[in-house]
Amino acid sequence: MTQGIRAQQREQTRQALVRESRRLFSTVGYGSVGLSEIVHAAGVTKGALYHHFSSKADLFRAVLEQVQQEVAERIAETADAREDTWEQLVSGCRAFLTVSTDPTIQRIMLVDGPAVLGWSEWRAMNETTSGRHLAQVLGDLIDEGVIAAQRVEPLTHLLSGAMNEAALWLATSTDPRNPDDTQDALVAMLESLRVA
Amino acid sequence: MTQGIRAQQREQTRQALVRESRRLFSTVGYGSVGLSEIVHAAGVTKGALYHHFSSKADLFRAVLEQVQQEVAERIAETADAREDTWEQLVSGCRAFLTVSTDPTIQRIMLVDGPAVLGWSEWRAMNETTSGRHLAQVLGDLIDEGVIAAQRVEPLTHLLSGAMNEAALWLATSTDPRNPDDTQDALVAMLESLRVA
DNA sequence: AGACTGACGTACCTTCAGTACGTGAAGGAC
DNA sequence: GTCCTTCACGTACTGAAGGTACGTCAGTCT
Repeated sequence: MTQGIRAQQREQTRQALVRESRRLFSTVGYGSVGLSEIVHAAGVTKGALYHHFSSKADLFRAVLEQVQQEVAERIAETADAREDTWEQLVSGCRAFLTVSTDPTIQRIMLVDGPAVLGWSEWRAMNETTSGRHLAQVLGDLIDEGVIAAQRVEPLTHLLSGAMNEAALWLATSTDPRNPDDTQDALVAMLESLRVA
Repeated sequence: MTQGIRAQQREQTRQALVRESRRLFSTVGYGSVGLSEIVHAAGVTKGALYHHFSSKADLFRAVLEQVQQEVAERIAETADAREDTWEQLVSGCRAFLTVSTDPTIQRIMLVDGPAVLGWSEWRAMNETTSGRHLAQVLGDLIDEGVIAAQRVEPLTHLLSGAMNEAALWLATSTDPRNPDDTQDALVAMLESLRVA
């Protein structure tokens, strides 16, 4: 059950590469960090990197997957604490805005993600994590008759995009009113979806 | 008044560089096109390129400026045809979704833009073109009492982000219902902002 | 007409992503 | 225990890309 010392070392170096590249990607950006910096920070060489990942973009993909997982988990934690489906939506959206304002998450998930992997692949990765939760809740609310009957996809993309841009803005803005005001404006938009 | 043959040639090569790089950027993406391809397509050399632009990103900036200008103009055309401020908003948003669905505009303006120039600079360029129109119209509507009193900035970012993401989605989606359904969902969200 | 400026070409440098191949330790067969 | 295989990783190298230094010649000014 000790998994073997080989597999342990392997996983250790892989995690070191992901951890250090995530740190560098989030601070200086994907384009401005070289593989030499990454492998130096991780204490390995390029041979190790290319043994685990097929390219620089592939390494970025692994980092993005980790970030997406974390964001989705933190949102799910907040949302699942609520019983009412509607409150799950509202609290989930609020949680997204809070979590995604973290600059270290932001650059990877919202800025470089679409450009490095292409928008469609980035979108596909979103669908499997936090994006799915949003679509799920919206679908439930439509089924329950809380939200006016309509197709889920257009609504999901509109709301998802609104939150992404808002998170990017909040991270760089200085006005202390912005976070609350943005959340209020978002909730007002959500509120408007409810049937009278 | 003939401007001199020097200035003409200068402007001609500059335009050739912007035109060809725009074509290449929009088709294969900023990261996948080399300067050698660009200068070859434009019929000049790298010396000419670096005489006009300080870097590859600077060339991209010139291309993005041109794209933003075009988009803003096309939106303004549509919106300014309306008398009522509210209809200016609705028609302007519809126009944005239509124009931004063009794949050649999209990759430059929505995908590579934030990653190449950084989100904050990209945002600043938006503010000076199409983003300003949106903020202007929203501000007018609040002043007129058509939209509930609130700060303009959060609302602007939420709507701007919603439309950006929607445009990206529409460009790759195949379902023929999507464009109309998305515009309807967006207008419904706008409609909800009106005071009763 | 002569001097000068500026638009651009040429040759080169540095850096970076990616590859080919060597190496030494871990794990199984006997 | 010995041999062999496997595999995780290090080393040395390559092609290409962005960027720079400098030369050159047509256009412009006086």
